[in-house]
Amino acid sequence: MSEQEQSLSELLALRRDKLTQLREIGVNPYPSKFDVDATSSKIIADETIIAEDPSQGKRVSVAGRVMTRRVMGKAAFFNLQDETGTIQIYIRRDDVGTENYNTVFKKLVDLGDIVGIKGFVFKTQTGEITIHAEHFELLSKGVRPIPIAKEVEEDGKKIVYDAFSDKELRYRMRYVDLIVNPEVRDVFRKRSKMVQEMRMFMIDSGYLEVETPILQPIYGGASARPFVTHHNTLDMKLYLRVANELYLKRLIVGGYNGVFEFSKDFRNEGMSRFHNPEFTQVELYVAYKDYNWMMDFVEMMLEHVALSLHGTTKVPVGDNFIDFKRPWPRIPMLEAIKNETGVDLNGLSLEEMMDAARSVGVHVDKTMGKGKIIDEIFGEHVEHKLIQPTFITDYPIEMSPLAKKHHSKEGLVERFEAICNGKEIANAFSELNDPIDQRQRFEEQVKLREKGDDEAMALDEDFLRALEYGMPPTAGLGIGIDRLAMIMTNQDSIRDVLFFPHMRPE
RNA sequence: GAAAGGGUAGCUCAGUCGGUAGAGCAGCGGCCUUUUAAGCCGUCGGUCGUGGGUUCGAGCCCCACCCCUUUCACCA
Repeated sequence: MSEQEQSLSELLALRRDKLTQLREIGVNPYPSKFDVDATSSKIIADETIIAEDPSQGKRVSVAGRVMTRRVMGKAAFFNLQDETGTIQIYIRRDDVGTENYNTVFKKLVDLGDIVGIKGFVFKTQTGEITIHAEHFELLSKGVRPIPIAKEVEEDGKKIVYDAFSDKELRYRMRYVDLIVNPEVRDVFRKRSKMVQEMRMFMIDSGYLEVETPILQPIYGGASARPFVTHHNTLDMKLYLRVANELYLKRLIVGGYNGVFEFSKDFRNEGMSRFHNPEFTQVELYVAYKDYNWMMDFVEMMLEHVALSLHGTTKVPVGDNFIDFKRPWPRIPMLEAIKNETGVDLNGLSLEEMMDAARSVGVHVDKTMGKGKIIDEIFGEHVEHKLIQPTFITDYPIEMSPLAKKHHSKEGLVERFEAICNGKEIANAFSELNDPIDQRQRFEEQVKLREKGDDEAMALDEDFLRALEYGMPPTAGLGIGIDRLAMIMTNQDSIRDVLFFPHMRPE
């Protein structure tokens, strides 16, 4: 018996004893099925369900957890929670049988147990739609007490007492969190809908949803440290993917005009409010398009998502409303920096750029190239100020080894990030499809790696071979699903949009 | 990786100056056939995160460690 169980022993022993008692009186605490034909929310929404003489009205059959209970001798009220919400049940000894009521319901059923109810719908004296039970049946006996909260409405505001609010326990036991905190169920329902809407948007655009390897012999497509694993039979090292970019581009080479994948990616880096070791990204590649086209696409898709989830393009996030209505501003990176800091980095030498960085309080060192310096200044002075959706375009080439050189601006690539609520939510570029240029960029990454940059990309010989067969001009996109879900559901931690955020072992 | 805050009953939380560990809810025993944080009477429940130390005496002070949260750093 573990320590925790020991301290629970009294409550647990009591519950187990109730199981025995149930079996002794011939009640199966875990029956196989129950025919459900109604949900709490539909019953409450249905104006016509209450007959003039309710006892002659339509019968409903519902199932769910007993959440609160008010027993008044030979009759009782309790709240039954199903997936859709909560509905009150009125149960009387004389309707469901003396033993069923006195012994099973009153003595042996606890809060949190799952029960089935059949009966008719009526309104109580205080006007609450309630099911008058004619049949009561235990469907699953819980042997652990659930942390029941109580709530009351005052002046239209809902006040919750004793809510199950300990974040550690909520994350470790998400099943309990979902039982007792209905708003948590809503967040994840919204996240699911968000993904579905994006998926349908891309499918409706004619693109193919695909799957690519998670276990990769060479990881690539992003600057990040990987998780390493081992294949026993092949006796070889494999990496968990940090991105699926290089595989999806191989498929574009193969002749598909548009492919996308919702991809669980893994990065062996720090954890925070914005970072989980595994996270979800959707990547999309579309042939014969460039990054300008992709900006249009992102705008349209995310405007559509906001409308689908909220019925409006304005999404509440913290103290702000974020408006996804297109078009969004498109600002070249150097211009955005000039707007915020007054510093014009255009055409500066490395030395001049370092001075400029210092002049706005950005720390620089000798190892930094122009691209890194620009990136630092942007991160320090611009990014967090961009609350409304904004495209920042034309990134330094050093930071973007897989992006195509800008068609007119020296040292830049055709890349954009969509920034929203001060954070990147999308990253895209005109994909580099010149195999010679790509090889050189990889070689620069290899040099960085040799200098100790363990986030630099590895040279992927097979990917280069694919490019050598010819990849059409292609626009590529990545959207962080968890980050977007945080915005769309107004949550300020990634752990609140992941069912099972990573935790150290108990 | 660093700093700050936290860990006390199943849940939410008090705990003063170091002096026998508390409340509400849940549970348990009663009363109560339209209640709704139902009510009323009674009652059980603790390895105070873990391990050391100081002290006559530690939830409280000291040391080490574990876990969580927040912020910072890196990134998406």
